[in-house]
Amino acid sequence: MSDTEHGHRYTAELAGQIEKQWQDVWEEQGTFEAPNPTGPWADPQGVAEREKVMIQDMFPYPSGAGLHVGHPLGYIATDVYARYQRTQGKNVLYTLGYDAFGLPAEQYAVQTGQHPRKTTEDNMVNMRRQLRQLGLSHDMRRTFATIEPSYYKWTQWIFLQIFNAWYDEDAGKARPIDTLVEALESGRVATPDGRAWAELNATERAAAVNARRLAYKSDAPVNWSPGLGTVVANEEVTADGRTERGNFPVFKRNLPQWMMRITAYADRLVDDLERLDWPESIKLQQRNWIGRSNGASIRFDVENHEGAQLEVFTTRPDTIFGATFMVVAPEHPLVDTLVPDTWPEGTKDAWSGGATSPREAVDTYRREASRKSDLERQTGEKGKTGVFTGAFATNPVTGRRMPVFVADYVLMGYGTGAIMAVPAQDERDWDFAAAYDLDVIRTVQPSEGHPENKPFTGAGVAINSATSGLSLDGLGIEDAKVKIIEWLEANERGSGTTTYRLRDWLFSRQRYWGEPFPVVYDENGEAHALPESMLPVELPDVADYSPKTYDPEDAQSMPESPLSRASEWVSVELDLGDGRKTYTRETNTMPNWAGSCWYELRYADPANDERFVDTGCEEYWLGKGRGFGKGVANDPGGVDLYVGGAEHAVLHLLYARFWHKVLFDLGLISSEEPFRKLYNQGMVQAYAYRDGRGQPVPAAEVTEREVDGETVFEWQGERVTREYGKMGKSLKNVVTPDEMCDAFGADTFRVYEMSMGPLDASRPWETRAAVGSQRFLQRLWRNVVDEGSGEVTVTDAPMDDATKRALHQTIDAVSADFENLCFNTAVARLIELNNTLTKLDAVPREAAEALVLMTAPLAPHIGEELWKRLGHDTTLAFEPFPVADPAFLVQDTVVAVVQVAGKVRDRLDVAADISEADLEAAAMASERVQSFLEGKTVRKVIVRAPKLVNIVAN
RNA sequence: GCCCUCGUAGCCCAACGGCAGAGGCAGGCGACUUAAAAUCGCUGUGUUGCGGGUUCGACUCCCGUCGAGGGCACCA
Repeated sequence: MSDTEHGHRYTAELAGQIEKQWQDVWEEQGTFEAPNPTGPWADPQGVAEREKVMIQDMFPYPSGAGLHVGHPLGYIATDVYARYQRTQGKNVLYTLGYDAFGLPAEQYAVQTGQHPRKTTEDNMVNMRRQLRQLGLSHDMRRTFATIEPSYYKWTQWIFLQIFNAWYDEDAGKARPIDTLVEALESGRVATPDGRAWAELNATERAAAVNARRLAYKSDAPVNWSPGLGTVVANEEVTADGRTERGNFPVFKRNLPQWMMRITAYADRLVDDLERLDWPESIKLQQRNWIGRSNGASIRFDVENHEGAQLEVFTTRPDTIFGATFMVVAPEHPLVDTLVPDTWPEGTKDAWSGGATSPREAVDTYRREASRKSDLERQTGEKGKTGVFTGAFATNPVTGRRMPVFVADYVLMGYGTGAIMAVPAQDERDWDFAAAYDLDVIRTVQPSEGHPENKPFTGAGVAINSATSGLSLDGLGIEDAKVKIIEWLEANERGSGTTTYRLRDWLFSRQRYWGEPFPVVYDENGEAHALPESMLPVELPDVADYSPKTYDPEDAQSMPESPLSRASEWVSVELDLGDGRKTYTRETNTMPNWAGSCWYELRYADPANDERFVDTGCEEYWLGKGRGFGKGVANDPGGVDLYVGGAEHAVLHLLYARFWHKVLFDLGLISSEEPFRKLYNQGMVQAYAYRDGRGQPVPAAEVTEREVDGETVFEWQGERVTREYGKMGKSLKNVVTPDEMCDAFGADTFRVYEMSMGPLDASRPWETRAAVGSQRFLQRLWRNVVDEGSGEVTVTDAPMDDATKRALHQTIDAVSADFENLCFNTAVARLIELNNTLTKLDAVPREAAEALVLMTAPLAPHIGEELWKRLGHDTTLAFEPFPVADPAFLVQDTVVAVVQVAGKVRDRLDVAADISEADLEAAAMASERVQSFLEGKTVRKVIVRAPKLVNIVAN
């Protein structure tokens, strides 16, 4: 800066100095440390009678690439909000930890040949630096990383609570496992095979108990991804049968894995969504994922197979009169027993698939189906294929003979893997019936004009639905369902049922970089939970932490845990109550979701080494009816505001709710939900440019100009094409917060991020537009400080009336905007007020101080600096937010609009409290209005005093 | 295919069913400057994507349609 005349101008350089200085002050003084009511950090006096608010971001994964300008959007928003809440006298819990276990860390470590702990810790150092320079008001005492043994000790401890619990359907909640033993003893809960508890031996008893644990070992089909080298949960598999991370094929394999009985909570996870203040789209995604559907299970007799019944699930039992055939999944266990040796009488040509026997046809079809991956089965052309099994079932209502088909459009994993097909009211069944020459009987009256050649899936009354003793005819769908279910139950042919799409959560991974399970196996392979005293089970250092991966298509490969190679660690001598014995450790690790399933609880009391969270702290920060839950009926408790991306709709957010509910059931916490209010911030997107070969070119070097009225983009003189999407290294369009802080300062960066648009909207990044935010702060600075001398220039003279009104209207609007997370409009109003002050000869101190206080949540460093220069010697963090005086919000006179037939024809200055009659009279008296009314008859006059009159005339 | 969100000035975006424009970017004009940058001041005429409907009055509510983004997808 050679410009000595403006030696005190608010430049990026000066901003940088101020920012660094205030960040140091906040850290030294512990400005943002929030007192706790109880526990190791008890400070009841600090808590006193203040209201609390807990604000939380979805914590980041510390990636090697560092942050780009999109990442801090949510953090800045929560920081502005947290700072605003402090000015409302609230005790604010606001901090940020690191989700530091997981696949990417391990992959990055493998790539760079370093230990994951080393790379993860390095990345966290870098990320802490990046976040610190933004001036986020985190309580730094409360930060932690999920990889710290002092944290994952409690992750393991919670696993043990879940392992040592079962879901008591009668009580509608999880209970400790010893109550299961009582229930089994008393016969209230049946043993797996129905025998009395007293008749079971020790092994059988253990198995009976294990079968009901909330965390259990199962050998069911799981998603095995050879290319990734691990199994993954259903939630981590995309619709086309690939892993969400890495995009590798997934194969169903029976493998012994740990599962979490999240299905026990299906109803509560759906129902309690109504108690949450969450975006509807996220609630909808959770509802869809859980997929609760009500219907009936119905048992069908099979001809020539005494006792063999085919059980189906249907949501439309009311259409049973229209069921003309049945379909079972290729994997259905009954298929083998159903298939006869020869084609029975009545087999149509289309049914046999050209095979000489049902056995041959079914075997061929099943073989082909099994060769298809899930991908092919689901995304292949929607034409229905299948083959007749040679068996007939009997419709229990009509007595009709119904051929039984095998077809892969029925999935073994949903319902019972078998359906009654009702082509008239189901598109899939219609397509199949059309392809295989099967009968269609309409049993719901289609709406008028419904095409003959299409199934009718809408609402209507039942037709063709009567036999002797039962008639649904004339009933609507819901009534018909009730009646048929009554009939089915009375005749023991079926019953009303609810099914879910949700499956239990696959909870083990063949990875190194995760929480070890607190589980060992004895010589019989029996799993034993370790006692709390042996926690944490620390992750051993190993030479080779890389997962064993295979050819992505090698479905027959076997997963191998990296920890299984740590033989010294795996074999361990312990006394678990039966004397010292050698045990084998579980070598799988927990999925990276585990650490984020309960971190909100730990934030409340992170120093506690006696308990995962002190009960008083949990109740204070997350308890029901507190914070934003105050006065809310049926409030479930939880974090007051949780901000993060929408991509975690059914993964993290579902898992965390599940764990929270288990902990609640076991009486360990008082809140029923982890996150009371959820807000999804939008994505910062960016333009990327490619050259003629399709290679991305550095976006920052691309120039733009007009050619023949068309905008063209060029890089090094060459035309390039523009596309719009995410910011990423490979697209060469990354802008980092570091660059922004260097070029403009952190406060400008923060204001720009907040001013770009509504927080929940995605928006394109445009670095050069940030100068607008810089100009705002420069003008604010200049309204207080003389650029040449550095002297404070505000005047102590009273404000004029117009300024006073402008100030109080801004206060009123900005408080509401902050309250509602509308930071873009808050910035606009602050700029407006600032521009108003700029036009004055001298800025009144009262206005300047209020403006500084209002701007400070957005731009805290310049706020503190100006506050100090204005003569205050303590932080403004806890200064009360300015309060609007209603006296200055109302205008004495307002401009009333007079419309004739909806078009504005005149404007009148009228008193703000003018009566409707007076306003109407004034409007009618207007000459301009009269000129428009000439030759017309006034039909009606609408008066909305004091702002509007609309005269309807023709 | 179904569901959700969103379409306003060249761009990003405001606007309790009541005057289409708060704020910013870009552009234009002017001031300052030997000049340029920076800075400061001034500067907004548009099919509110399109077509219907409700209403005295529609960017706003309803129906249809087109486009963009996201989610689900043979779930019985």
